[in-house]
Amino acid sequence: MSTVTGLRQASRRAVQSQIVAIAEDLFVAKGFEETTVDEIAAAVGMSQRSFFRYFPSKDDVVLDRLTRLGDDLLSGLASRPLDEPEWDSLQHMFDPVLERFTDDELREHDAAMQRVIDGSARLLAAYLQRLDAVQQRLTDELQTRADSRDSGSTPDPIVLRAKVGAAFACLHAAICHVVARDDPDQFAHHLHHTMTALRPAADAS
Amino acid sequence: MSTVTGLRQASRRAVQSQIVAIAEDLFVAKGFEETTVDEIAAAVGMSQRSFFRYFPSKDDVVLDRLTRLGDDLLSGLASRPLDEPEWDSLQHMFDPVLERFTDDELREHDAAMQRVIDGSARLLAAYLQRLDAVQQRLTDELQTRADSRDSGSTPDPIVLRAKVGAAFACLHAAICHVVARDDPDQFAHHLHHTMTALRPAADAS
DNA sequence: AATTAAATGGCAGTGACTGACAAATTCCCC
DNA sequence: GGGGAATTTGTCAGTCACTGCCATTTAATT
Repeated sequence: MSTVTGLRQASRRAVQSQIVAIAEDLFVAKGFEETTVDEIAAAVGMSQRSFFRYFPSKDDVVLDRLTRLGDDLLSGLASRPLDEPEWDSLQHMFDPVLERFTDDELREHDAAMQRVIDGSARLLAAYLQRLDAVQQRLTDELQTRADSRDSGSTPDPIVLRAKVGAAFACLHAAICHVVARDDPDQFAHHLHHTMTALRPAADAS
Repeated sequence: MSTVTGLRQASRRAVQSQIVAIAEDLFVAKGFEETTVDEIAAAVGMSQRSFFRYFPSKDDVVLDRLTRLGDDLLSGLASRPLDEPEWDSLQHMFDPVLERFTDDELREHDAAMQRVIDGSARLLAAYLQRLDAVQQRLTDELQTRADSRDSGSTPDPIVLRAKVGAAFACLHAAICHVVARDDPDQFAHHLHHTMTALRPAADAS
């Protein structure tokens, strides 16, 4: 039974990937808002109703990858040593994402998607909300790590949340700059430089 | 003529305020998503079509106040001394907002609205996007200030954007905590504590 | 009172999204 | 390979946010 559902889920994911691939092309060509769900469904070869059985909304076609990003960041953060300053853990949490960017094709693709996101206020809003949700997950992980460290001082959960938010502010600033200037190979450098400049005095280097 | 348009704009603002007041009651009572524009329009005593002549979207009924918040923060930031460290300017930029919170009634009202925002994913997304736009305006102001200071070193625009984002991360974390714990009189203290903890080492205290 | 400008309402239409139901497809066991 | 169950799919109707268009009402000006 588990192999059956496994196969079904694999098939489902394959369809989802195909929808994403076709829809992204349409979004890049015509823009997000100007592409209707009917067009996407027709291009894929299914009814609009079936499209909504694979994605709960048009937004999710673009933003589902943020779920995977959140997973990657979470496992990256969890793998950092417990005695490391939090700011260093947050900084190195981004390392796997940066590695992904060494591939030119992937990098250009992500840049194009970011341009699609920036081109639609509605999509940008949903994007920021997903990032917010990821930040909350990471904050919980940071809290758990601090609790398991139990070195007397209990960290303020507000400060933890703000630190995660600050790290993402560095990420967001670097992304926006790189996408605006179309200069994606400097991304890792920009992010590192910004996170170094923003390191809280309380987090010893 | 200018007096005529002035009167008209005043009347328009009065109608907008009435719509906001009535709609907020409905949102608090039934939730944002569960309240239709038709209901709001009927409660105010106008057609749906006229509602959309006063607000471009249902979101704006709740989020228009962020425009004023942005203006206040911008003027607050602009009034800070040029030789002040940027983190201090950002921290004190929030002072007028905190003063507004000394009024119990206003504070409770804002907390209720924040709960409405948190209750709708769609509205939360739009809220975060508005905050993002405010941050961009503040970054531009910070850039202008740095340019007018022209003390040799040109600051990195990415770092400036990230600093503004970090300050808003402190604000956001404090707001979320206060709304979740229903403990709004500690807000100023939480914000100050968090911004102190997040102060970048590069910004001397 | 007549003219003109603005606000309003009604209506039809679009696009995202949902629930319900029936037809088609696939899966599984014999 | 066939029959029955589970799953997927398409169709249809409906809701809700939002827009353009046009006729009507309301208000301001002279």
